[in-house]
Amino acid sequence: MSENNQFRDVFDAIADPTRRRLIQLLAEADEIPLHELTAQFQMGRTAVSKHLTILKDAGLVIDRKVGRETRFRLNAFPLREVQDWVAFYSKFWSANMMRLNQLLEEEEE
Amino acid sequence: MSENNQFRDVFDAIADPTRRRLIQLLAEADEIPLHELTAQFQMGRTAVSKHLTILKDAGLVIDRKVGRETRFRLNAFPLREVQDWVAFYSKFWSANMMRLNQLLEEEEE
DNA sequence: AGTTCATTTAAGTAAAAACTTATTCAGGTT
DNA sequence: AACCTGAATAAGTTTTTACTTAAATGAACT
Repeated sequence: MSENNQFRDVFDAIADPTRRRLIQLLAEADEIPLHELTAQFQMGRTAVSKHLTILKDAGLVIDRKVGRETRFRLNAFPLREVQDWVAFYSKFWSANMMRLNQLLEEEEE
Repeated sequence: MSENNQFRDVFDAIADPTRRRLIQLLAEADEIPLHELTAQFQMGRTAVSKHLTILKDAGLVIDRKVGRETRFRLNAFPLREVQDWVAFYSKFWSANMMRLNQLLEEEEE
């Protein structure tokens, strides 16, 4: 279950604000068809569809045909890579670290 | 201290693999001049410099001139925005959530 | 002063990204 | 069958990105 079907870099997929908003919308409801998602944006269906393909290539959404509509669902799991990455750097902005950096900078001058 | 000098979206800044590697290098040592950073890549000085400018515009690096060299230092703080963002979605891939989703999918079919 | 080293700025290129419109395809309705 | 609706595909446009090379600035060394 949940293989690494990532053709596309997750960091790249979430870089675009439109795609982050799509992720947010899909987190709110669990399954949304393209035409409903499109209604939330100013751009056309095709453009939204392409953003969803990018998210799909990053493994962040799963699509499924129901009748004539394509419904999209969030799969947040690949975001764990981002969380792991950013967690490593969190030590650089913790309260103690900030204080230490400040002291070192004062010393320098 | 630490104003929001972000001309550039942090998500955009970390989307590029070269820039993520720059962040990593800067996390290892605390201050590195451009020529030393450039040595770690195959591209030219100018290209690396431009990536650093993008990181600077996102508030992720601070530069400082020392003699004829420009030294760069990491400022990880803006990454907190990424951490906050991703933390919200972490509930969607926690063990319990994965189990629940699986059950719901089975029910559907 | 002249040269070398570190970097920036300017200018240009190639490829990718973010769209658009037009056309095709397929499901559902009448 | 004819028709509408939802979406995918094809093809083209514009903008941005990720570089490059060449020239300019500026500090340090001889």
